[in-house]
Amino acid sequence: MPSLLEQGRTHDCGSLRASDDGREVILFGWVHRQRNRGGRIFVDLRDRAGITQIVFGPDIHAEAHGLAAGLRAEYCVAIAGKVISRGENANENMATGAIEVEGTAVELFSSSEPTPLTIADDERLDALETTRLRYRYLDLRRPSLQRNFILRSQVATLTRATLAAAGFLELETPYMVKYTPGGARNFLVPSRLSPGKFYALAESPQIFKQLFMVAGFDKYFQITRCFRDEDLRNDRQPEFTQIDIEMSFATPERLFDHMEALMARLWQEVLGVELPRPFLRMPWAEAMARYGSDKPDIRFGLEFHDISDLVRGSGFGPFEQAGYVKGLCVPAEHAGELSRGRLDKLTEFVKKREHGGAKGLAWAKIKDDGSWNSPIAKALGAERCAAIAAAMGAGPGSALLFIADDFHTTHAALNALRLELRDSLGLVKGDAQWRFLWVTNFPLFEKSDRGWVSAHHPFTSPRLDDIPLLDEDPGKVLAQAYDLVLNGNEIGGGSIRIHRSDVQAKIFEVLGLSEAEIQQKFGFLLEAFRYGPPPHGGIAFGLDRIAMLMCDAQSLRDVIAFPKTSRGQDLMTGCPGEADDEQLAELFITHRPLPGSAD
RNA sequence: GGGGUGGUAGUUAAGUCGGUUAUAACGCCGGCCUGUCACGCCGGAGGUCGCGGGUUCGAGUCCCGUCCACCCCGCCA
Repeated sequence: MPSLLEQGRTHDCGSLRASDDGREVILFGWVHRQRNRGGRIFVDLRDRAGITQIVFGPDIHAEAHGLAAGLRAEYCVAIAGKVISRGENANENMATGAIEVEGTAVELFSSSEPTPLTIADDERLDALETTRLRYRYLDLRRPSLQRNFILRSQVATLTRATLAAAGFLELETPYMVKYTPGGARNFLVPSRLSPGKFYALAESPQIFKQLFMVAGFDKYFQITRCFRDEDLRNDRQPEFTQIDIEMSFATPERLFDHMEALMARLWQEVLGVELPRPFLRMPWAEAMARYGSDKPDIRFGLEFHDISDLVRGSGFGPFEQAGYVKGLCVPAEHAGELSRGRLDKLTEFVKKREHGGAKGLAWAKIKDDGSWNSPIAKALGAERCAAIAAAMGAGPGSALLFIADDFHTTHAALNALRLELRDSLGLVKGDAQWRFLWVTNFPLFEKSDRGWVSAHHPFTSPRLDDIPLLDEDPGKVLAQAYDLVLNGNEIGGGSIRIHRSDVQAKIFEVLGLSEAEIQQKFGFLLEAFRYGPPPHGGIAFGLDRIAMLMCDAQSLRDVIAFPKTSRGQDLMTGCPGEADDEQLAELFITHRPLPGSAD
């Protein structure tokens, strides 16, 4: 009699139904739980597809019953038996609850020591991150994480299928590349063959995908790893995965069309959700004016109103002296929750530096007769109050919240406040609202201490109408750059690139780059652009972040199989580790004294 | 670089004003149980209170330092 392993499994643990009644089956999996009632032993057998209950008894099969008594959680086993319908006794909480398998054979592949985290307690699991990361392979065994990675795999597979069908070629670019200063900090890889020299790990395939366009590959995509040596966050890992895309002869609209088709297919096939198309588009300036954010969450209202003009000449100092006075209106149905104490807390909230660092928060509650209950009502005067309320669409019972400051502070603080109210007032109802938004026409440059810097990257094309402005007022030049925003999260961004050398030269001039710097950093790209580059543009999506949102996961670590801690360590393998002297010698590297060390 | 939260049994947590043998649940070990499904019942074992120092008659508890994890700011074109 061949072993059960040799015979092979007939089903996974998630697929048996009442219609399989009477079928002889072989299942492979892990013992999820075992319940021993003496003459009846129940084993929940788990694989990545689901859980099936196996029942053992001396009357069913005495030897199998004896073996089943020795099974413990997370033993890896094969079980053979006959499917029987549970009829009235069905467990409606389980997908396979209509049946169970009467166990007639048990084959133990391997036993398990008690696990440091309890896989069967998945839903209640509150293990420390440390424990989870140290025993990641057990953490990954939990059904909820398995669901995440199955979903992530579907996303990757469908992305390939969709883009390939649309004529995109999947091409690879090097990870070990030339270091270019500026932008994110690179990881460095010492070169043994070129002593004293270093590769950089690619922070993105940006330049290579543009060279693919010069090469005539027309439409390119790649699901690729990117590396950035910056401090980590909940939604940031040192290595992460992008869906990287570039198209020749692209306009933003043509690109949007392809990308919306991709998103629509992902959401339809993975989540069963039909996304309305086309997605909404909103210029950056409008997003800032209405939401104070370049990635607004448009699942709820609370839009900003600019009342700078209405308060001019009011004599109320804080409003008079501010560049921007903007407010939002909390409708009557929620305004009742904003007690005086709550408002005081919100005032402290907007003052915090991480929430914008506003000087304060002005508020008003509209009484039934339309008059204001507000510390600033008297200073503004009844007439102005009425005009402001009208402009903001405020009726009896509404609450108005105002920030008065410079452009950046006003928008940052009011945005933080808006998102805080979203969470504390529960303004996003229902769990599955998917509101996509293209934010377009970003500024091409940002002001820094050292003059103008690229907001996106230096190859981003300005809007053609704005090219004359490059000389007059670079701050006003808008870019053919766009982000795809989902529920307040940036999930991708890109641009139409510059393919005209005169425009590129002008951009470098505005950025204050010398000819030597230009040649050193981008010489090979500019050289390539001398040989008939097509107009082109592209985008990159954060696959991890998309998977995280689709899974409703709280952390990027829940969709990255082997993530690093916030200090960039892998607690399971103990990486990064030290290199021994021999390795370093081969690379001509010597240590400087470490911080805090005696020598 | 800065701010915050946490670290106590294998796991998750409680531990009051500094005071007897550090507590519970789950897990583990032994026993019982023929319909459980987070099975139940009886019994048992299990501790470097992150680490180092200090204060004290006495420290899980107070003080100083340090390590680690998580969250945030800076940073991430």
